[in-house]
Amino acid sequence: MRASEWPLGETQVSAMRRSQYFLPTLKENPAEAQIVSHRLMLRAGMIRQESAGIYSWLPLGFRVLQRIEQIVREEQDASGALEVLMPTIQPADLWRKSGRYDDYGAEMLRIKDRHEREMLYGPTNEEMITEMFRAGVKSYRDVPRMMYHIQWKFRDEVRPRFGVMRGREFLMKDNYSFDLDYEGAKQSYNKMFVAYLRTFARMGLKAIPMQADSGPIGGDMSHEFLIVAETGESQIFADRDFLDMDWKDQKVDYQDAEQIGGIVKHFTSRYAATDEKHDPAKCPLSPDRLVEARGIEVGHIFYFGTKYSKPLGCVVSGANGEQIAVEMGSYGIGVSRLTGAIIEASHDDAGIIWPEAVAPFKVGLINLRSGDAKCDAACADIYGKLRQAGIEVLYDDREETAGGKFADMDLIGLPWQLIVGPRGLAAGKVELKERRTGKRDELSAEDALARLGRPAA
RNA sequence: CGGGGUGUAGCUCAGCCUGGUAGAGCACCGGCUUUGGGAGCCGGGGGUCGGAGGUUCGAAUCCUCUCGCCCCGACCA
Repeated sequence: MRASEWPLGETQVSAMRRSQYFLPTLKENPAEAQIVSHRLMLRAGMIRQESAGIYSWLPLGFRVLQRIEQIVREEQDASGALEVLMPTIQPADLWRKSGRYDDYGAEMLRIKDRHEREMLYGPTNEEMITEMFRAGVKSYRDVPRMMYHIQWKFRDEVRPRFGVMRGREFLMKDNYSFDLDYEGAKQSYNKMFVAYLRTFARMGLKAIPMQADSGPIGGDMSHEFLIVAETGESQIFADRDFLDMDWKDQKVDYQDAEQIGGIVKHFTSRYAATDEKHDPAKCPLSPDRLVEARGIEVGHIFYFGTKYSKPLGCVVSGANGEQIAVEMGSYGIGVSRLTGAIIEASHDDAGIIWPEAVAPFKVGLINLRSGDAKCDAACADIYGKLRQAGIEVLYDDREETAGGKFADMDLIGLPWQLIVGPRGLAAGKVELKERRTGKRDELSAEDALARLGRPAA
């Protein structure tokens, strides 16, 4: 698609001819990849390893990453958090103030600039955001606030593995809350708790919040969010309620502390534990309520009080003129990790099965006989109509054998395949195949377009 | 960071033990035939054998050093 095909000011819909795309798929499994998501991401031409734990994102993979990022962004915004962007490179001095420069150890990538100033590639941003907030606020009227960014981080893992699931360079959403007191901090925490449930549900995932070690602060305000995936790293035991929750029609009002608190209470009062903490003898759930699953951690939220605000002098004046160190919490989602985690949760032997919300394209249009005038014309017509209808489509117009196109399309996992071949066309039909179920329907092109135009089920 | 493995064409790998100047399948290019689940035949292009040093008349192969990558463990969004 050329930009000049579009009048100025008109929204461009992503439609792509495979013959114009950069999608280097592999028939065989690369030897370096061990787990299924890593193998499939390499085979589907989504990523390319540049160094241990460091990846380039190719066009298809980058589209998915951006989809995920956008869902995370929208749910953060909905909760009232404000998006900012902090740099990847930070000065060492900032971390000396909090005492973490020495504590962080070899995981922190330390570098020097041309003036021999010590810098680092940020593994996280508590210090920087605290400084940013401190410099911009003075009064208790300036809280509460939540600020987040979606930025690349670097942790020099001893042993990166599992592809983007545990890279050294990774894309993360980290949000930070600033409140006047514990009660306020708890409300911010609750908002994020709910935002996380919504975020993962929107991506078609089952997420289970599990109480996590909260470190030196103590208390119960630390949860890890694990999404359910057969090949997950952790064994989990949890109440059915987590898997039965349905957010489709649920409206959330983040200003309604009672409603938000109610949702949090509903889930935090349910049982969930990893195999390390699960004791069958003490499990409060009846067998029919207990589900066993495997999970992958994709988010972590926690409250840490004044751990950074005190050493960094992040204080506001209270109503009576007193100086109050702000109460903080931080809330992370591993955005690049989610790309792999979603594949772990949604694939079969043939390849990836994208949930529609994060799919790089909604439809794969397969021309079974490129070069055949009727097939070419029918496909060109359908391609144009899909684009006009605002339905994102990848059109495989290459001169490949049918089997190759089918296998490739299954591999990259677009939710729908629209198959056009001479046999069907002779009967005035095309075939619509749902990737997830494998269900196929023969119908007219018009009916197929109408079906695809409907919102996701 | 401990333990193990590996590095030969874009991908998967053989060749190494026993030194003689590099191969297969897939992918790619051209031609013909095919065409509804990774096609067939013919022809073709492509490799500093990770790098450096050494032994030797001769090194992908033997020796030394070095770098990269992978796996198990400890650690982790």
